[in-house]
Amino acid sequence: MTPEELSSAVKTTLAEAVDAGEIALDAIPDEVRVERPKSREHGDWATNIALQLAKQAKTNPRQLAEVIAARLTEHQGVEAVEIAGPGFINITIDAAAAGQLARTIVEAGDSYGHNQALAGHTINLEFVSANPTGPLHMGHTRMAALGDAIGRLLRASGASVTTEYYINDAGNQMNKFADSVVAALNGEPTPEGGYPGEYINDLARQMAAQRPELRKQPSEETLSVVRELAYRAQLAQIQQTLAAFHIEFDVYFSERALHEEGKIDAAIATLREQGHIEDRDGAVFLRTTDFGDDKDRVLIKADGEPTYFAADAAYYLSKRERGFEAKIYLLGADHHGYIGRLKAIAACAGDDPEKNIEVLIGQLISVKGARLSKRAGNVILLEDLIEWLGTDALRYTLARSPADSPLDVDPEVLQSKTNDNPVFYVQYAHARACNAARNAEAQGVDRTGPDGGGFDAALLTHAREEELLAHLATFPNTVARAAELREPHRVARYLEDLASAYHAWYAKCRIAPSVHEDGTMEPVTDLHRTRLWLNDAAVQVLRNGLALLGVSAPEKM
RNA sequence: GCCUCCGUAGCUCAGGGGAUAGAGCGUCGGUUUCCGGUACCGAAGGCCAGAGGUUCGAAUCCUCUCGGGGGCACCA
Repeated sequence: MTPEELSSAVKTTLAEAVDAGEIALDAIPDEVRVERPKSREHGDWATNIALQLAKQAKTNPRQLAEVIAARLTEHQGVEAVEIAGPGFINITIDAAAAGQLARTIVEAGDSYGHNQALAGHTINLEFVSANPTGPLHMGHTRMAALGDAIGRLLRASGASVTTEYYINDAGNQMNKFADSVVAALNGEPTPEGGYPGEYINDLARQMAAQRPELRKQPSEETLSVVRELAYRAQLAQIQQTLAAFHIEFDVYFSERALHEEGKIDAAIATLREQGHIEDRDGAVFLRTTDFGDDKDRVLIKADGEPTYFAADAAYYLSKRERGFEAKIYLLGADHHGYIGRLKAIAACAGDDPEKNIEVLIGQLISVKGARLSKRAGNVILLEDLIEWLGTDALRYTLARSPADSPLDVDPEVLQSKTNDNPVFYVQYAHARACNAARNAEAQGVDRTGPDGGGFDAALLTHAREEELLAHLATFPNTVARAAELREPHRVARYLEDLASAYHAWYAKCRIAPSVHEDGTMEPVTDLHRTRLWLNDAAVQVLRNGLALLGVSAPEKM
């Protein structure tokens, strides 16, 4: 019996009590929260629903709780119901009803924890979107880890998700980038406002090897060829780094394509139809102040060139045209000034900025004692961080704190193999559980038993077993909640609790039969078999949770 | 000046308006015939930055103050 099942049992109970005239309620609440109480004395599960509904039912909480409790006691699998404090309902369920979950999880496999809360939603999730004028650095890593995990979470909740990387491949910075590479090709110093960094020289060397004729030919044509080659090479390098970070985008969206396909003009025309365009001082403005922005934004400058903002607007309209109802942007804290503008674009386009657009802001991170890059100068590169700390440790650590909390990464912790390194702690629990299963099998513990039975949920009566089962039971809710709030860290924190519950169980409950002093072995019983099922269930949930964060679940380590 | 995020144990941080505010590290003390001790169990440690307010009930919601991070372009 899971908390979800209990929750719906309480709802049923409420409805029955209303029908029977025992209580008066206008409506049964959509959600009845059933939680694991902090203290074990308060039963297996508890709900505060009576406290919440008392006012509406025009009765006191304890009285309402009495009505619910009386009916709930009759429910299959419910062992005891108690009313405590101001009106909490504490529920104890019997071991068999709780233990059944182990089998449920194993049979659900990789899909355990997935839900359909967001089924039918089409979501565009944009993150990283770093300029293709240099390698990814630390500023991008948190967004990358968070964004990818959020994508996985949304999919686990049934949403149709497209992850997208917007490539700023138009505009002046590409020219500066090209100028920098050309200078490097000819052994000249970095031009004014150009890109410094050893990676520019790397790109130039790579290019000179393939196309030696590009040297010493300063011309418009050369510049344009160099720009293309350098851009392609740099983008490929970024994609390679992302692949090493286990991130693959569904779509790489080119800003340049917006210009080339006339989408900017089309977007302005659309916005003009909506009545939010204003021509002023020779420039074209979008009247974003209509929707709470602090000033109107320029789309076309007085010199006739479109602004970066114009491309943003066209890009938003593209997402809209492609049928995404929700557009999620994951931006660094240094971009938080964009929120108002993006929402204003959505509003100008006729969307509801509260519903169709969602901007998540991630605070920046720092790395204690971080080494600066030789390749890019005064920045820390993602590729170096991966090599230094590993993809798993990095991704887990970046995803285990809420996006809006500042984060200081301690490399020493990430490299340690003890409890103080959360990713290790969780992965270790998984590896240990896999090992326990291997040992049990080697000692003849099978999952079905000679008579086809083997699994007997009622045998899982140890306190540590109840505790482990309870943790396993809250996984689906954790996933749904994390997806709803776009907060992957909830999954990480959950996994740490689960790992702890697993270790505690493992310390007290043997899966494999004991070996006596004389070398003979205790016979295999259904308790061993059933515990093997429970162990399998723990493995499955640890693996599913890590997968949501894009972190591997090693079977040995 | 305006906007925004943060302030919880010595440190790094969790915490969905509910019961006695939690975890890891660090400190102190325990646990081993046998599945991975890279683990487990226990203790000490708190005016949840401060002040008001809403509520039966606030670390959580609202207002203000203090302290810290980030942001304010016809740049990209």
